[in-house]
Amino acid sequence: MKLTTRGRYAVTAMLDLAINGEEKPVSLADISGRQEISLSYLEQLFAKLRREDLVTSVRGPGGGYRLARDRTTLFVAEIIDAVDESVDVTNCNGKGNCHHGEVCLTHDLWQDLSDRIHGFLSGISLADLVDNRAGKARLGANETVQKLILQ
Amino acid sequence: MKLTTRGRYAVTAMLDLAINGEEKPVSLADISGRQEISLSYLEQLFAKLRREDLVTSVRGPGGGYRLARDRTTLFVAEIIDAVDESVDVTNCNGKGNCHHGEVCLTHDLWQDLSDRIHGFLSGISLADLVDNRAGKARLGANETVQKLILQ
DNA sequence: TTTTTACTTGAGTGTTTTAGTGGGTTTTGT
DNA sequence: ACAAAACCCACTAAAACACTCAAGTAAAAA
Repeated sequence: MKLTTRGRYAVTAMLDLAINGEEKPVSLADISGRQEISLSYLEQLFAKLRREDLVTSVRGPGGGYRLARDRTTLFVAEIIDAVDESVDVTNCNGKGNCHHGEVCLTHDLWQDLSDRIHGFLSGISLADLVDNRAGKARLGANETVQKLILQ
Repeated sequence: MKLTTRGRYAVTAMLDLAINGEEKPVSLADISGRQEISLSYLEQLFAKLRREDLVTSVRGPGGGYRLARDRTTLFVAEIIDAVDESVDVTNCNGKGNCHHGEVCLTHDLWQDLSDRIHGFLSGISLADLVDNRAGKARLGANETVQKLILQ
């Protein structure tokens, strides 16, 4: 499990899809404009997201990308895994031959933590993020989420 | 919140300290040998850990590092924060002036997620990691943790 | 006091990742 | 036919990462 800017971009872009892609597919150019991520970089990310069946694409004019599943069943961990290929976290590839055939203790402990983080992020869906934000940010009482979504 | 090998090294080293530093301070050379992290790199990491009062140092022969607090009150988030300086996650520095003065929606959502991850890791102590491993890894039924700890 | 040991600091370096360019080719709606 | 969009590929500048080297300073044992 890694957590870098690349993963952040991917989650951000997927959130944009979740919010703006209800009716018609969303073009990368739109996302690029709204989220200030370069178009070509988005292309790289979405190639991976598509390969993992997290989005579907529609070609031609008016085309773009859609979430492949309902936002309630698309989880943050999947998105990050899709774009940030995982690292070997144990240094001994789980063979336990770190020092003269001994098991490397703390490596296992870190693996444990890594699993916990992954499990945690596997429980957070895009819908969770979109819905739970009420009252969190700098929204005034009379401002609606819709108001902010409109570009 | 970032999650890189650097943070992993730091957590690994602190776990080593938690396990091997009960009686006397642990030298970086020892950690380097056990965890296969270069001495000079450890020096860089521990300079930061010391600056954030996560460890204390004992100089002179027989010296080394100790956890600054009890392992039950030393949390993973602190360790990662100490060595991985945080990234600006919002792109607009919280000023909300992303697009012609509008609030950047998904940035806030990501910030929300980032906060959740941080909160999650703030709840996991070194003691949690050391204690909870029983039955997790490749331990045979009759092997004790103590057996593995001894280098 | 001398010497060992260990922490401290800063500069430098090779590699990898990031983020982005630029050039194309399909596909498809109008 | 034309334009909009996905798709594909090779490349690259800059940053971050992981690490090394070297020359210190400080403490404590002898």
